[in-house]
Amino acid sequence: MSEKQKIKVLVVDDEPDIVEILKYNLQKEGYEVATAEDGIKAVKTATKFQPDVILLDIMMPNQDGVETCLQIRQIPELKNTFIIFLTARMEEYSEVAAFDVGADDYITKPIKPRALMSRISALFRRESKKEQEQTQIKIKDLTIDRGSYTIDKSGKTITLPKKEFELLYFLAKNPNMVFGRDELLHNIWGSDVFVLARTVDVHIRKVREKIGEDYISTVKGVGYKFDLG
Amino acid sequence: MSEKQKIKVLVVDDEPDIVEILKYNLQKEGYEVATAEDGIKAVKTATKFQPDVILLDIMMPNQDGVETCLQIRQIPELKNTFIIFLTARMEEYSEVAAFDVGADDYITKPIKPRALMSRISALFRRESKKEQEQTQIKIKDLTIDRGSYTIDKSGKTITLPKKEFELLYFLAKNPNMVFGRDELLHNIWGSDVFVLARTVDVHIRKVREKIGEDYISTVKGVGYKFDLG
DNA sequence: CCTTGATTTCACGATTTTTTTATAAAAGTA
DNA sequence: TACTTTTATAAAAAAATCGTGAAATCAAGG
Repeated sequence: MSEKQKIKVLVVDDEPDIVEILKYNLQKEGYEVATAEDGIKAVKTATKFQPDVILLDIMMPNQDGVETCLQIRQIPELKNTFIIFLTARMEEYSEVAAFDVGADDYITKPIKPRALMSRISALFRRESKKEQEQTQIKIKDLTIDRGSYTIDKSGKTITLPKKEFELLYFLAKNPNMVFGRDELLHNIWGSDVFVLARTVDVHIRKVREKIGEDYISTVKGVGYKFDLG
Repeated sequence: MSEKQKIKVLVVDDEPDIVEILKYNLQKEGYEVATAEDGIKAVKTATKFQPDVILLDIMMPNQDGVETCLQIRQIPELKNTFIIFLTARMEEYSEVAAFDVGADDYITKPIKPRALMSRISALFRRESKKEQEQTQIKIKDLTIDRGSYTIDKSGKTITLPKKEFELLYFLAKNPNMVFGRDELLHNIWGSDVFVLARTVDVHIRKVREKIGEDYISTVKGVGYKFDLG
């Protein structure tokens, strides 16, 4: 799952009301949502949709959550998918059973949307700053620091807005490599955003204005690259 | 604790769900597990069970974790037992308080089993426990003192309410590092509190009002950071 | 129960960032 | 050179984000 890509959530519940509430809240938070109304459909949808998280009701017609969970865990592509059980209190399956079949977490109904949202986003939060990917790139006379969102150019500190910073960071991370505009959009803006490719030009220009002309070069007809040498 | 023998863990929490999750995961990792649902029972069980590690919820009916910890520390046979506090949010009892009563570590809920397991096994790897918690941060012209919840700014003493203090303390502890609102909420408010991300803004403003504008800077679209010179 | 202060929510406007649009300049091609 | 294509630049439009004041809620202490 790339940084910019929406996190995909599959909601599985036979209660249309609950599905709708969850779907609405998840979409509002920027998640991409798919739904299924029973276990059998859930497996089918999960295979196609490749969700990052599955919210799985335990009590369902046709095929219950536990059995569904087991089946999903068989699918190699969904090995790293988080499965969260939704369960009413005192339902017949104990929590232990839930974990036995490979659930990662479970939440008891009634569901409080705010709580659920924060629980899900916690799943994808960086564990700690320390074990984070390297945050500093030193290239030429620039030090590009993702931790503080600043550029240090031989002593001077330059601050860039988010998009400009990420553009420079991305190019600097892959020096001497040419990226087309679409490629840059996809990697920095994300795959589901619709902006014109010309937008990249404007950002490039702003970055050049701020750090100087000697770093990013244009390859006509192809794209841009961070220039070494 | 001997090499061959299973490491014994006592889990103390009033939430049966949490007890079950922990128990399940610990047993899977090969630990021997006992449980207790409140502080009083915990002391009793600990005496009999002689655990090597105690996972101790702070908030409990009857007798809270801090008091329980104190009592356990009185028992000579349990002098070498590791005690790990489980706490929902940082604020409940400051870390300092926890370490003061003899805790060896603490983790915030929600508990991520994998992280907990590695933390436990780490306890037995390193003998040197209790890495001392610093209680004072000196940064720029500020002295931020956790013990008294005050800031000293070149002679003047400023007192901040808890949340504002924690916020400043956290940022100052990680200077120059940008934290998103969610990240700050998670680290300062805790993971089981659901407040809007914009709440952070208001607290930031209050801190700025009180200590001045030259410390915390905004990175638009990203978050806040404590700014070094 | 009342008061006070802390915390959280809300709404609006100001500001900045991001995107679009239009035009000029540059580069490539025949 | 004339023509086409592509990029740079400037300026306008749109969108997002943040700061602020104020109200609402919550908590602690008297």
